[in-house]
Amino acid sequence: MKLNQKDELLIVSSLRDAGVRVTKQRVALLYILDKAKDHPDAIELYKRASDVEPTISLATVYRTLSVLIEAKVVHRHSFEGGGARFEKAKRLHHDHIVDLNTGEVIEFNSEIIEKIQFEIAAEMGYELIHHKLELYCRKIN
Amino acid sequence: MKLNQKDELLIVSSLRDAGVRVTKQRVALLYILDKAKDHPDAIELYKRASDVEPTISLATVYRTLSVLIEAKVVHRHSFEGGGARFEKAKRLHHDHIVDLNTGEVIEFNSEIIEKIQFEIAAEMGYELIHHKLELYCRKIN
DNA sequence: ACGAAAATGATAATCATTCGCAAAGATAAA
DNA sequence: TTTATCTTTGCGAATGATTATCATTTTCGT
Repeated sequence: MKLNQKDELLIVSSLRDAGVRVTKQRVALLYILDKAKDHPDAIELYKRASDVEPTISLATVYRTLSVLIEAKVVHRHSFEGGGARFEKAKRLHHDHIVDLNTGEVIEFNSEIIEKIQFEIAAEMGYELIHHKLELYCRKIN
Repeated sequence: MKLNQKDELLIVSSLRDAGVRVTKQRVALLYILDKAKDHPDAIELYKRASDVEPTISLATVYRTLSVLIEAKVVHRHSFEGGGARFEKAKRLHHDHIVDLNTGEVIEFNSEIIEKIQFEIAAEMGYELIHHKLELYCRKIN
């Protein structure tokens, strides 16, 4: 599969904004991350990115993920049972519901919880940098 | 190091209550977990338990941890950066603040957040089974 | 286009965790 | 308590995910 001019330009500027060098492997990986609607692991990202850019290696997938996480463009998750999973950072923060039966991950966002978290951190003498909230659930019915 | 009669009896009944067989390795590990004030990883637990029961092996530490987690006597955490860390389950649930500078883990508990979580899960059509909330922070000052 | 610095693929190495198996131990019944 | 059965254990090998090494290629400011 090939990515079009418009997508490519967007991805390239994201990389430039993140202050990292632009390589075709990085473009491919970030493109794949950007259009992923799920939360893939490294191997899955490697497979998908290979389809766009066959020269990419698994080592580069891991290296690029580290770079992008450092640049806050990507988030790493360690949900229960299984290895790390990744997603492109979005404008507004969100948390996750993990379906214990299917493994499916659903996103949600709660202003109230975010606010209380800040208060709790402050009360304990801490500045909140970031956080993770995971709800492990089963579907009703 | 040796554990006294009273401690031993308590640990043994915890194991019985959990519905698992009682072995000296399991007693040693649960004893160590019970008196741990931090959140050790498997190797650290292996070292500490070896001091009480030198015949314990790392494989048994992992196996016993799985058994105790299954029995809900122990919780497993995957904080950012590093392997899994463990703690004995306490009466009331709590969440964690992770100090990004020192790696130290502090416990806290918020009724309000717990309540909102239930509401959010219900709203999305899910039953909340358990959850994880981690605040990554830096100390103020 | 040139050159320093950074990124890459291939593969080896590392680290945490699990597995396989024969021997030792725990539990329940006799 | 002895036995019979089933479970757990230690050891070491195997696995799976992630990282390091290194020679080669690529990026990007000049």
